Amino acid sequence: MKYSKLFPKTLKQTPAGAESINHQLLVKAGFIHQEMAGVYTYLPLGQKVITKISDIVREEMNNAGGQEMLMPALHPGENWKKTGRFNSFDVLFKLKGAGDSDLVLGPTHEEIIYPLLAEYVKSYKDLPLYLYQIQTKFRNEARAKAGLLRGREFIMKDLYSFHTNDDDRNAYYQIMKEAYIKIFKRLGLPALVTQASGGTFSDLSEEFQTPTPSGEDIIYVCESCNSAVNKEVYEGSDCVTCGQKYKETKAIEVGNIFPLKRAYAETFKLNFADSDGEDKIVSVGCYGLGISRVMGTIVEVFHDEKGIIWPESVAPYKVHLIGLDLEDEKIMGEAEKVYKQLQVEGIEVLFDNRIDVSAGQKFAECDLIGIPIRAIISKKTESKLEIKKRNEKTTEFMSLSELINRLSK
RNA sequence: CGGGGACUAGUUCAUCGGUAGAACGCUGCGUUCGGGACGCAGAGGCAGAGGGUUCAAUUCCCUCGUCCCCGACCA
Repeated sequence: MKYSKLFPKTLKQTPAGAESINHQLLVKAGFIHQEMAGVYTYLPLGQKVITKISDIVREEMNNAGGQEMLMPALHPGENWKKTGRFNSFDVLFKLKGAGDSDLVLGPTHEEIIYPLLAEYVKSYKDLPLYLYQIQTKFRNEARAKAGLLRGREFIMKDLYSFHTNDDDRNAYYQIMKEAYIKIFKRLGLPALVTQASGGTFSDLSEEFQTPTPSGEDIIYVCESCNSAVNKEVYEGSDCVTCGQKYKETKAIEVGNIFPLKRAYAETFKLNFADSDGEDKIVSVGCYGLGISRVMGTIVEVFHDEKGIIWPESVAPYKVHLIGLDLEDEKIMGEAEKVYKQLQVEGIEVLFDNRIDVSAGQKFAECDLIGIPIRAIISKKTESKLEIKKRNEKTTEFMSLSELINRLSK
């Protein structure tokens, strides 16, 4: 991508109203644009990051046997009346459809997937099933806040697993938990597995919590064995696993996994004929992960006074190529060559090809956007590239083939 | 949903009773050219909406709306 064509350009000033770090930096650097409280446009750079995060999650869900599908954002109100949540779910967006029918904007998808499965699953031979989607959710939060951390419209991955019995469900729960641990490792985002309450819906749950001062949850972390519990289920002052003292920390909930109670399966008659011929109720697990919240959390955790520092796996581009002295046709020609060659090698590159912009401005914008590797071509670099990593201070000179070599490892 | 703060140019902010000004950004010209350069010229505003007080309201008062923060909420 040539920077001269990229929509939009970065901002020099922080917009009024953007208080949290992720909001400020993501808006300034041109990743998102706020439309109203808790609702954002993902601009081209932001959309690239969302896609990278989604792809990592998708791969791990597929590895765990998940089948991706896409359920509607618009739900029949009737389904929500059946579960009683049409009135009890207090952040539910409700609207009227044709013929004065009640509709709901989906904040979660039990009301869709249970009846869907009830229609198709008839036999133990149809189970187990692991179905997921990456989809936009709507929750009418009393107070949207903190940029992407708490929106009214947000992107979430939700997987629902369906089993013939609780033991099978619990075994799969462990597989999902491992998949989540792997996902956060690949995202480069620290996340602690935290014991939490299950709400009205589950007896227990586990959250994935990223410790950071901007978090709105309070968790207790054992400094000795690294196990953690949410404040909401906290009892006593010692670690339940190893007996050491807990330390209180703020954290952002980036994922939540839990076995579901039987109530919804009963409501929607989600049952099947088991191998013994007996009619049984399906056992269900639910596994959520906030895609857009992860994006905001990464910025909260990885930034400095100059801008964002993306982990390599989710950065919008691998290399930020800066051309200086581009009014010199020879240097422009070389820079174009490097740009094309990187693309041929499959290395995603953002090429700042602007002629009428000062070096200082290009550096400032580069640091703000936060791509992992900065490569400079100028009259100083001769046939080499000047390479600097976003998270390091030192620069080194290397040839294009050396850089390609290093990146392909 | 309770409490607090803020709405003036595309953006960030000044003016705080006499119908608006800067910086950044944008356009043109010139000078610069390794850390968001500089000069000159130019375009760009019914001051969130409505009502009141006043000879006169961006400015004071009220209502509403929107955004941000603290709290409650987060099944």
